Amino acid sequence: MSKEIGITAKKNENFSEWYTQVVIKAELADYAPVKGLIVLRPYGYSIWESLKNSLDEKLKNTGHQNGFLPILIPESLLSKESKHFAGFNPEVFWVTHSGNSELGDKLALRPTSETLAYSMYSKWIKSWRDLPLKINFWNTALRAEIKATKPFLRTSEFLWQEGHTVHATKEEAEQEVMLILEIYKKTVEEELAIPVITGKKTEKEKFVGAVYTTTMEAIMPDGKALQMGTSHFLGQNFSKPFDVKFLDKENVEKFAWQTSWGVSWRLIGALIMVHGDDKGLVLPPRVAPIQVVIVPIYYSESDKEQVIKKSKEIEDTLSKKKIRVHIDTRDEFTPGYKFHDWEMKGVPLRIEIGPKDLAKDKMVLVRRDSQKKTDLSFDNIEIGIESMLNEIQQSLFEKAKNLLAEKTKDVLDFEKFKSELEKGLFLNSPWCGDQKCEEKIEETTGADIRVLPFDSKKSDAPCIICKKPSKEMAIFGRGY
RNA sequence: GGGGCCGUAGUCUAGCUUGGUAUGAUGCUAGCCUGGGGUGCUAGAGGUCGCCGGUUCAAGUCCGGCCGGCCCCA
Repeated sequence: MSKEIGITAKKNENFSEWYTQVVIKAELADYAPVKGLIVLRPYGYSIWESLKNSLDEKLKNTGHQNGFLPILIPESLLSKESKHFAGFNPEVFWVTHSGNSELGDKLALRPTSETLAYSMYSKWIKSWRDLPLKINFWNTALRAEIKATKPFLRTSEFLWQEGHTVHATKEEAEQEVMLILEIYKKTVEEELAIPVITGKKTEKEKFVGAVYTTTMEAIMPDGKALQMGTSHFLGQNFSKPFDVKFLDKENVEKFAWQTSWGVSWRLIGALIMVHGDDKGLVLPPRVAPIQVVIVPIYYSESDKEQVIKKSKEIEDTLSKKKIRVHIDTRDEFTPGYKFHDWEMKGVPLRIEIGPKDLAKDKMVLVRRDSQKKTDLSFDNIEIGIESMLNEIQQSLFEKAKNLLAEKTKDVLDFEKFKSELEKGLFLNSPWCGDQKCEEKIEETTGADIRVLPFDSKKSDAPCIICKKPSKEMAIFGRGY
């Protein structure tokens, strides 16, 4: 009867429905009253904070500083770089009134902040001594989603960070683009335990306004690709219209070279999809708000007292090791209920302690990912728990790597391409570099080029579409 | 972009065809019983039937519009 409290959809039967249920029932987020907007609940926000802290530290260690930008951008400013504006215009929210009076210059709710940031940068930068300027902004962006909204994956407002840097030389800016992509990859692989393929976007898929876009792509269990983060080389595309220039050491005025880059809470969506199972969330220990939950089990008042006392001792010991631990002392629920509840929320490790355990000087340890139960003696707590958390983190990553490997396939023939695509795969295929071929693939199959991998081997195979000699191998897939 | 489905208590839901002030479960509160994988009993509280308008003596039910959500296909 009370099965309905839990996740009722099966991950491999109805993936989409399963995903939505996990988001809502694990209390990560809930729907806001406006279409396409969600409310991030504390449990979900806590995951974001872990991710944010980890990334923030890496950015600060590489000389970036945080700032904050306002959310409104005047139309005149947003439209200053025309290609960029044309790309975003359909999904911009506009503020047209203040109170009852109509605004002269309507204001955009930022879809991204390049234009606003760079109009400021042009005031701040005078000399080569002011460079490089490397500022990161933790904020939200707004892009109107007409249809097909999905918590974390496609929402009209999303939490993200956007970094905007300015450099004296092209080389330095390009190094920055790569540095950031490496930081992103490291964060996603080490914290979220999700492997990614890094590379460039095609001309067609790049950020409008960029010279080129680098990306990291991951594959989801349903075979769809998810863009996990992008780092753009803007060249002088913005520095010219926005007048971001500086006097170099020879007293020559020059336009600066710029980058911009971002990751969003979409990563939480990836986390849910990649690691979750039929019981709900499965969180990698490094980002889990609670890493270890203790469920005390008792029959009598005297048992209760002893069990709780021991639980608190364990909590103390683990807390000192900076392990995030929680004792579930709720009296209104049975142990069985609590087991299900914490499994749905994806807590990596559960400790069960009852009178039987106290008598034997041990506790029962249950892994969320494998469901394996083991006994652990009280003497070995810190090491035992710590090593098991590391093991879980590692094992989730290995499992996700296997998924990526299984779902990536080399295909040279177009007929084969179409049949393999239906299985939900990343297809590694030769491409001549012509945008017409890229468009033709998209029209006929619905797949697009996700990424041109950096580590792609040179191929002399003919282009999968036009049969002309290929320039490179591209990863094709259907995306979110 | 195209198509289908849905909205009734915190949650799930009956009622809608054939109009008469809403059914059951779960959850919640109190007390007892229980407790190692979603306990049981008793009592109680809980409702703008998504919103706006129309038809009607009377609308959860019929009609129109809007808002929100889900699923499938490109």
